[in-house]
Amino acid sequence: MDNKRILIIEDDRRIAQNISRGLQQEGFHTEIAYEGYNGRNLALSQEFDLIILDISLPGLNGYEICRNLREQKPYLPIIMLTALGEMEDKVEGFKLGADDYLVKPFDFRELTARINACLRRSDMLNIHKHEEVLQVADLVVNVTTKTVQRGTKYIELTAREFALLEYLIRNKGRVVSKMDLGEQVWNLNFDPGTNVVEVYINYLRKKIDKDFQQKLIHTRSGMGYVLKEE
Amino acid sequence: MDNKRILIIEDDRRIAQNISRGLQQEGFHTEIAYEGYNGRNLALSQEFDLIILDISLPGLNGYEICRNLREQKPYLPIIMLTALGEMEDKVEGFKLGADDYLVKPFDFRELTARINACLRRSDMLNIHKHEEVLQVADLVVNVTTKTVQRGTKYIELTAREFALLEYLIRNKGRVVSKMDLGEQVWNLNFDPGTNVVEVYINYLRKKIDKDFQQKLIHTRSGMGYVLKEE
DNA sequence: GCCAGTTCTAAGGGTTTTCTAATAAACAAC
DNA sequence: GTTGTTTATTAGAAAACCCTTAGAACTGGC
Repeated sequence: MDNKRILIIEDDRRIAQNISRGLQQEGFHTEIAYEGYNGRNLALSQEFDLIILDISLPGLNGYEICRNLREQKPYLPIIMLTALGEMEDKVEGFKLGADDYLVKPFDFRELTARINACLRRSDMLNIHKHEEVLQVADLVVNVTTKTVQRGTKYIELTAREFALLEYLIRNKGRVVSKMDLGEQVWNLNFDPGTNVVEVYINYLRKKIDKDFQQKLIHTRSGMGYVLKEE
Repeated sequence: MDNKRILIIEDDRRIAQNISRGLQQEGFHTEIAYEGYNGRNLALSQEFDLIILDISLPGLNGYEICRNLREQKPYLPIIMLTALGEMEDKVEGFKLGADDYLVKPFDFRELTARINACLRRSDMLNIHKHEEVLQVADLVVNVTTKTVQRGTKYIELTAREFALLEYLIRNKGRVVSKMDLGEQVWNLNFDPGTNVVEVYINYLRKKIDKDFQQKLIHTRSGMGYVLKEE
């Protein structure tokens, strides 16, 4: 078995480290996030085979992370941890798409059993599970599911808008000329006399930057546009 | 004898763990679900050789799970557990297709005897029980038996409709282009000039989404289609 | 060969997306 | 500040895209 990667999102440092140590002895590679936003970003930006997710967390809570990850990575197995007495969590957890849950405190062997069960199941679905997720600041662009979100807000883009944003985010930090955009996002023999790029940059700004303090699309007069934080 | 896999669906943690421990000593591999939805999902998505099913459960109750599993996995043996005094349960249980039942509290040797009897019977039937079941929200697609259900309603699909739905559900959450669908569900040198994909998406929607509040097939204009909840 | 069920084609009308074109605003250089 | 150039914004025309339907072509069982 190749080395499976597991992300533990749990604010109780002792519990997190116990789990982590135990799983490493079982031959897993583990990472820990002690806080919600960090956990979500790690899960989105790296390739994990499974997430262990506590419900009560500082920052984003477990429910929100679970719903969000389901949207972004439909096949990533998630095991939820709930504190004793939060019985309703089970139903909630499943509604949100968790694959399994465990009530704390739990026996460590039970955890590994569930992990192995989840991984086996996910291996059986031999579809290519590779999801491409691109990120700048709090903007998340999922190329596979064609979804975009800024912070917690989901944003609907048309095909052309998405193509433009995808090109910008793949070249984040770099100034791209309107000619570049015309050739890459529209077609190769692109008419320079049109202002369609400006129009679409405007559409994107309305959807992505308008309601937010921090602007991500910047104009470099005479040069082109950049997507970056700052 | 290779290691048989048994799923225990029982909300009383003490009972569940006693059974589990005992069966493990007998050489079985066991899993526990303490709640109904979880139990059903585990039973559907993994390969078990036998289910031990309590009747009163949080979430889905034992009756509902039993009826559902019978439909999806007709050959999966189910042993029901009933509390003392719930005599009617026996009749109910058998009506719903349980293979055997036990009244709590019971002698552990009696349980193993019944388990072995059930397994022997099911081995004799010698049916290859590899069932592949895919799920999104309340839509259940059994690839092995070619059956589809949405909620409690059974849905008849033609071969082409089923192939299309299977491809969509295997790629749930992912936007698949009409070209993809044409190549994967129709044939590899697919004529892009035809609108047969639209027509079949329309057929599927009529059968799967039309009578339901929550739509599962979504159009992303200029990109393709997605199967997902919400 | 006939029938029932299934698959596909073709055409319409409706919706959404894309682009154009014209005006307003911002910018850069003097 | 003035001027010329570049960019932003808007509305509406044009195009692309998608849905729906009816019926033709095909299929397999009898």
